[in-house]
Amino acid sequence: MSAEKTPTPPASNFIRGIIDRDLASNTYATRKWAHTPGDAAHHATGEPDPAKIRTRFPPEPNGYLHIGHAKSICLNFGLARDYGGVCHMRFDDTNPEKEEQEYVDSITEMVKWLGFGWDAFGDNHLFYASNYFDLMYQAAESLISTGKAYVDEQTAEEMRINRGTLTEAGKDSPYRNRSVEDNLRLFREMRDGKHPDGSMVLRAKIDMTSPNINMRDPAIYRIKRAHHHNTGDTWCIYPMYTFAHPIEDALEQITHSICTLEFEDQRPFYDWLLDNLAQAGLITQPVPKQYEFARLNLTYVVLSKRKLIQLVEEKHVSGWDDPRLPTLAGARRRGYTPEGFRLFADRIGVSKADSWIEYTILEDCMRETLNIAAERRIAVLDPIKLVIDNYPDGQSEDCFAPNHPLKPELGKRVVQLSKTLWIEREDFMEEPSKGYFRLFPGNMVRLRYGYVVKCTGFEKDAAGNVTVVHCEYLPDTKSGTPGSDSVKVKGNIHWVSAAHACTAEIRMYDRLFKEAHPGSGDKDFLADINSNSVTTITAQLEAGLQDAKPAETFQFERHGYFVADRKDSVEGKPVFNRTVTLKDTWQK
RNA sequence: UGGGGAAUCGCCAAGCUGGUUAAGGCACCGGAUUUUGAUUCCGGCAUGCGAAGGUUCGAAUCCUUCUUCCCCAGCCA
Repeated sequence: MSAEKTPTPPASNFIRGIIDRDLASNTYATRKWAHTPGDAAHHATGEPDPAKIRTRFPPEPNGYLHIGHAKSICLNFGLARDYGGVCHMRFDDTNPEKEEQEYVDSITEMVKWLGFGWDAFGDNHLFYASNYFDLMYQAAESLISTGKAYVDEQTAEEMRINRGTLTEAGKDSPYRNRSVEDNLRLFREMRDGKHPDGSMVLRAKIDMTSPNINMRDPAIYRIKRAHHHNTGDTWCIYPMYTFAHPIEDALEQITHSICTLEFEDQRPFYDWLLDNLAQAGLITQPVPKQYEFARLNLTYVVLSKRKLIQLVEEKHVSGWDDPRLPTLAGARRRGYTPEGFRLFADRIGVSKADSWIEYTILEDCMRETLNIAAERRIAVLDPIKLVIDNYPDGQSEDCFAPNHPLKPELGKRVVQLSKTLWIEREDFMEEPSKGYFRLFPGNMVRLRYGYVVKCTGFEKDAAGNVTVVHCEYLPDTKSGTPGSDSVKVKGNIHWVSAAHACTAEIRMYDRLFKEAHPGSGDKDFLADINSNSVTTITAQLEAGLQDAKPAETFQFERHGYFVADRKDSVEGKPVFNRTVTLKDTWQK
């Protein structure tokens, strides 16, 4: 019997099933790759594609990435990694009105942060849909010349009316039967700026009576005079997503084009378009195929772009990287880890069933990765004084605390013990509740990495609040010395020497919404905002924490994981964010 | 009420070309270890697969009917 652990294989899901079958049947084995995206003629000059599969992550650069995108990123890049393929980073920038360079930069930064890249097989696979505008234009002319597209001069309103309804067939446009020559001339005039915005569109000519509304002659090109972040003012016509996306996939030789469920109804058009373009010899076969999976829903969180924008613009949060926001920028600032997100993606799986993932799953993934990564430190968050009455005044001594109990090689650090300490207010109870084994009159606990002490009394102020706890230490019980554990105690509390401690601002974050499904029913999601989602405190920390570097992560023992804020923290004057608490199974 | 999808343990999710006791994770409940009431470790956790019928020696897997939920009528993506 071998004790060796075999690495757990990636969880099976329907997409892996499809890829397994495609690989087994050599569906994509004949593909060629010419090192850059292009049409059939271009790729014909290439070599056999070294990538077994090609996937892509194709965000529109019109906003910031959030946790839902992380699922898609881990899926697409993870599949490429596991199958010896490559995942293309592609900006789907076909609508100049909504897209900005700022978003492009932020998106690439976050995908890299998650641990993925697009350099593979000697090529850099960062692409922009807007770089294909010429080829898309050619594809449109090709469609026109085979009678598969026409220029429609109906108004948007007329088009809407003639599209029919979910239960009634649509009606043909009066412009539907123009000659190929007229369509070509008109389309070129559209391109050349001879017609005003909105005056006409190019439409695919399919079937106005189709039960699938997406097949009722969808618009594929519109006139829009707007400055494009990449192509400037070169174009005044822009392709629609419906038309552009399949072509982008084909030009990039994508094998598995994975998107979310709401695009299922568009798949017939995806196939229709690519079949037509392949027959026309414009793109290579086999053509890409589209597969759809369920987008992420997370309890206690909103992920819709509209709601996120509202939270930022109405200043319910401090900005797109507010640590309470489910944006990746916010999560990073909160102290969430790339490893945690990848674990999360593996753990929640991929399927076509609409589902709600419990937020605690995400938190648990963060704990799990942070537990491995974060060094331990001591912090007293709600300080109250503990005086060791039998300890000499003015004396202090070294205590040795391991930096990481799971990694002895990380060594120990020195913390100073003295007569007056800060301890946690909740580590003392005047009258202990059932099962409480920390400090209370007469009880003994260990000062972690120090001595066992016995509680001898306490002081109260006029309002009845405990202000000082008194104790006496047992000199023979110092941690690390022979016989130190001759006295057995159950309680083990952390502390910092009042004379040596440094103070720091700590932001104690909690969930942004108090309801699992914010805005469920017909109420405004803003009504479910948790008004206590952040509390700022001043804590007493062990001296070394003074020099924490921005973005440095620690476990504050017995509390949780904390990160020095990447914006507001500076060495010498740290500011910490609480990332996530430790599990606490003590039933109070 | 047209079309497209989905329903397996509290939350996810394998399995679904029919065949031994329905994977796994999270949560939860026990117990062991522990100088973090953490971690780790062991054990427990669906005679049941939306419902009802049917086919079969045998069905979560095939057939029929039904129920519930999601998506689609942008010159957005």
